[in-house]
Amino acid sequence: MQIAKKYFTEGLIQLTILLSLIGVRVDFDSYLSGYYTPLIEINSGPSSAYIQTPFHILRDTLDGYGVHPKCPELDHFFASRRLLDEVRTLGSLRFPTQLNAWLVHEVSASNKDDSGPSTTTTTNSTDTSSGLESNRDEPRDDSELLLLEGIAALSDPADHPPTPNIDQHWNSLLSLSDLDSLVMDTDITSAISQDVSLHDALVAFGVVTERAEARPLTQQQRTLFQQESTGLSHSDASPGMALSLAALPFVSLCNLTGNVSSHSAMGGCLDEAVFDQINQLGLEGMDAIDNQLMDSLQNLDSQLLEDLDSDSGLSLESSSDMSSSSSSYCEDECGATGYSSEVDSVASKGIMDYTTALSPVDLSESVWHDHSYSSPNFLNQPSVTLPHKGIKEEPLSDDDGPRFEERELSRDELRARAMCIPFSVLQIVNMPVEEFLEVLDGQGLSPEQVTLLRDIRRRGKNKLAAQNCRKRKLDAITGLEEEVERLQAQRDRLLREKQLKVKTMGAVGQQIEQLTRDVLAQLRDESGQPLNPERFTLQCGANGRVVVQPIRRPAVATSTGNKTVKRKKEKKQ
DNA sequence: CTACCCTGTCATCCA
DNA sequence: AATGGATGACAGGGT
Repeated sequence: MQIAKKYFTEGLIQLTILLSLIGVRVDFDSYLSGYYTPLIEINSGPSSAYIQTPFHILRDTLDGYGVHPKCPELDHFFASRRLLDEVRTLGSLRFPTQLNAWLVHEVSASNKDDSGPSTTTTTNSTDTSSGLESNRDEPRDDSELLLLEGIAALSDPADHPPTPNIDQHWNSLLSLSDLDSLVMDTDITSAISQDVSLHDALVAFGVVTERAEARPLTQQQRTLFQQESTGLSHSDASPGMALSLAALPFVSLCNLTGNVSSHSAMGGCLDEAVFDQINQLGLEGMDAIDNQLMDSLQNLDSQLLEDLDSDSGLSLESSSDMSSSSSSYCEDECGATGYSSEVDSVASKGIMDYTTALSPVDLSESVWHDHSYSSPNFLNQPSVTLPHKGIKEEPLSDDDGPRFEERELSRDELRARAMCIPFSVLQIVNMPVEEFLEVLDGQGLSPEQVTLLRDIRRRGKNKLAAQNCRKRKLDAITGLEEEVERLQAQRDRLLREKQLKVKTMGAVGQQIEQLTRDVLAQLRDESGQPLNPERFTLQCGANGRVVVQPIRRPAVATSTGNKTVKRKKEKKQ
C-alpha cells in the first residue's frame, strides 16, 4: 500500500511537472489530502440490532459518516466503502478528472445553455477549478485541445480525430448510444457537464448510491459515474470497473433495502478489482492492467447491466417512494422507509433474488425487528433518540437473540403504522401517562388514532401484566412444588425418627422387663417364696425409689360380664 | 390428528 | 373518573 502510494505520488508529481510545461496547473492538495480524509473513522460505539434507524436517512449523509452509531449492519458496508474510497484515492490518478473539471468551466462559461445536462454551477471546492479558472488564457485553450485529443486518442484515435470545437465534440459524444464507447468517450462530456472533481464525483457517486434516486438513470448520472472511469481509465484503470461502479446505483435504485447488500456484493467485486489493480500496479506495468481488468470485468458488467435493466422498472418505481419520503417520522412509519419487511418484500422481490445471490448478508431482513416487549430486558436497554421529544426508543437487546433473524411485526405495530401513528408500540406503552395524555391532546390525532393509541397502550400494558402474572404463577407453582418436596422430605425424616424411637423403646422395654424379673427373683414374700413376676412389678418413684407393687389385674372380663348381664336384664324387662 | 404449551387479548375486579 | 395492575378465560399458533 505504501509502495503504491509512493509510486502514485511520485507519478503525480512528475505528471504535474509535465502538465505545467504545457500550461496546465494541477493542484494536488485536494488529492493528497484525500489520502487521509477517508481514514477518519467514527467510533460507532456499542451497537444494537434493535433500532429503527431508517436507512434512507443515510442518503442525506455524506458517505455514510452520519450513519447512526447503532447500525452494526452498516459497519461492514461503510467500512468497505471507506476502505474502497481510500484505495481509490491511493490507486487512482485524479488529474484527468481535475482537468475535466477545468474543462467544465470552459464550456459553461462559453455556452451554458448548450451544455445540456450541465446543471451544476460552481460548487467545485477543489483548488483545481478555481486555480484553473484564474489562469484562463489562450494557451490554456490549446492545452485543452491537446488534452482532448489525447483523451480521444486513448479511447479511439481513429474515430475521434482532434476536434477544434468542444461543443460539437461534446454533442457528438452525447449522441453515442453504445455504452462501451461511452466508457471512454463520455468522460469528457461528463467532465464538461459535471462541475466536479473526481473526489466530488466519488462523493457524488456514493451519495447517489445511498440516495437511490428514484428516477431512471439519466445520461447525467451515467456520465457522472463514468467520470470516475475517466480518472481510472486515463490512469490505466479499467473502464470496466467504471461500469461496475455505474452499475451499483442500479442495484440501489432497484432495491433500497437491498442497497447495502447489493453494494456489499458489488462492492466486493469492486474491492477485489481495485485491490487486484493496486497490487498489479505495484508489480507490473500500467499498460497491462487496463486490458486485464477490462477483460475480467467486461462479462460481469454486461451481465449486471442486463440484469439490472430488466428489473429497473419495478425497482425504480419502488425507490421513487423512497426518495420522495421526507424526514417526517410519520412517513417513515407509513412504509416510506422501504425497509419494512412487509413494505419492501413485494416491491423488491425481483431484485432481492439477485442481491441475495451476491450478498452474504441480506440486511433487508434485519432492519425492522420485532418490537415485542415480551422480554423484560427491553426496559433496561440503551435508547435511541427519536423525533419525539424526550421519547426514547428501547430496542431489544442484541446479545440474547438472533439479531439478523427476521422477525414479524406485532399486530399493534402494524396497526400503528397503518394509521400513521408517529410512535412505536414501545413508545406508546412505556411513555409516562402525562406524556401520553399530552400526545393524545397535542398531536392533532384523529379520534381513530387516539383510540388506537389507547388500545395499543392498554394491550401493551396488559400484555406485560399477563406475562408478569404468568411468571408469578409459575413461580408460585414452582415454590409450591418445592414446598411439597420439602414437606415430603420432612415427613420421611420424621417417620424414620419415629421408627427408630419405637425400636429403641422396644429394646428398653425388654431390658426393663428383664431387670424386673431379675429383681423380683431376688426378693421374697412373707412366706419366703420368690415374688411371682406375673403378679408383682417394680415401679420407679419420682424420688428415685423403686417399690414393688402388685399388678392390679383389671376385671375386664368381669366388667364386661356385668355389662352383658345388665343388657340381658334390660332385654328381659 | 390430538394434546399440550405459549402467548396475546379481553373482561373483570380492585387499588 | 381514569389509570393501571392482577388474573381468569379464551383463542390461535407452534410443537
